[in-house]
Amino acid sequence: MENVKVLVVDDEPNIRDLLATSLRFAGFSVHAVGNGADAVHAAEKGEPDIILLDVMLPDMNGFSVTKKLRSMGIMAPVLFLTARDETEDKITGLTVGGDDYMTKPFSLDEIVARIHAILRRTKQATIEESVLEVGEIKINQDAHEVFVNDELIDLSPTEYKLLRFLMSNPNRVLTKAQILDHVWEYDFNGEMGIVESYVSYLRKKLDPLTTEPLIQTKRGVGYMYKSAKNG
Amino acid sequence: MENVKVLVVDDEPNIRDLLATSLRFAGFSVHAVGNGADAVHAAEKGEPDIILLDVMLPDMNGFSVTKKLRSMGIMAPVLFLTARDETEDKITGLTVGGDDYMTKPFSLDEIVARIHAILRRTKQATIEESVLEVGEIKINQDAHEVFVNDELIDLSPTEYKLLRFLMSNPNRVLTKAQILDHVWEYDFNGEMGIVESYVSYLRKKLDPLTTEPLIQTKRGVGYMYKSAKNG
DNA sequence: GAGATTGCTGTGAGCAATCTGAGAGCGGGT
DNA sequence: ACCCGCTCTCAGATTGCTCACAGCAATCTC
Repeated sequence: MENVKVLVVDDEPNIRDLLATSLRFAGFSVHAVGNGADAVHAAEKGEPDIILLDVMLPDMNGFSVTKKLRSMGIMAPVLFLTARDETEDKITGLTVGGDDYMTKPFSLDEIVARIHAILRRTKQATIEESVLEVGEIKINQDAHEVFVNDELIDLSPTEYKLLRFLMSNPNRVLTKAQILDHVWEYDFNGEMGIVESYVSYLRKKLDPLTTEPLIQTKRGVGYMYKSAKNG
Repeated sequence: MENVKVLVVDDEPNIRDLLATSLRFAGFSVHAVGNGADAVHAAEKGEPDIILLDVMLPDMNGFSVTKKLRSMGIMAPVLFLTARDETEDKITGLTVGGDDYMTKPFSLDEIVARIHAILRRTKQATIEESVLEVGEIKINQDAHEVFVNDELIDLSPTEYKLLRFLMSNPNRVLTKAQILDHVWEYDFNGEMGIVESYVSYLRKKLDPLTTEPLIQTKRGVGYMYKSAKNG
């Protein structure tokens, strides 16, 4: 994460701030703007490594913005943000080259993962690793495959995201609120009990194949993924 | 703790004073205000390193305050204070970035610990250490793990908090009243006998693994955590 | 040493946090 | 339309924590 520059473009201040804060904390250098014209301007000046672009902007749509950028020789990959109900063809038309898209509402962990994936595909230079291996579990993030002691297991999308988040913070207690904020979509508005349920699902799938339980409950605090080495 | 500036924002004078006094005593430089407008003003002038922000304020709520601050370029992490019963619905997004939240009533030691945790996460610059090691005992605060001579032991949340408080004041007698005030939630209204009980629990777990008893009773005064090497 | 004071710790009731199974609702695929 | 897997809720079971209390031990006072 050696000073990767991200340009965030979204007209909703809440979403923009959420993204900016969250990505800054994830180690990116972030510049955030609220409309297409500013985006073009900022991209020209700032030479971002990747652009997060809402397709619905007040002045111009994401497609026009991208076209404009490309015509100016700015080839940074774009991660489009679209509403769930955008038409399928509109979206597929956008995702050419190194580009990708995510539907709103998204989860913060997923955004970060997606950015890493795109950077991995575009600049081989960075030493971004697509395989996350901690303790007895190995995740291949390109293939979305999870191996427990080299045995492939099948996880639902949410189970996968939860495990990935736990594994990217090994030996550190994560509160249920933190897990909810990072793994679930930002508009999720249920109870934290859902985290308990999914931890339960994960344990049922993982524990039979491991030598010791990997997800520990820290009563009154949260959960922790324990990696074997050290302590 | 090299002159870290904390801005405390709470409209209840009791809580505000409690926090201010306690944080000053913990070595922070504190400025305290009672409403959102003053908070914005104070943050602008004072450039705090961290902000303790009650979400329920007379003029504006904590989120508006934060938004306002962020829009002004003030990026200091925020530790939100929320009532226990408004927890479930409104905490979404509070643990994103450097931010975190605590429910009222809280314990003072926990507030201090949380502030240190946040500073640790946000400014890697400062030499905030997540491992607290005094004498034969080592606490890993990220993992909430306690080692006695490198052997992992299991403590309940209250036992953990008590030990952490004792260890952060080594070679210094703490009265039962002080312990009660720092370790238990501020609205606790039981007897000081509870401190005796928990000291007893701790000793039962710690002493079998240490070369000498680490928690000393100063009859008529209080308790002292003794570290071998000076103090 | 006797009585008073202070501290220690086992017991147990009540409670809070967590786990988990069952099932409702939704949506995608056939 | 039907099936199937996934998400999420709910409630009962379970775990184990907190705290009060009471009797005992240690220490102090005279």
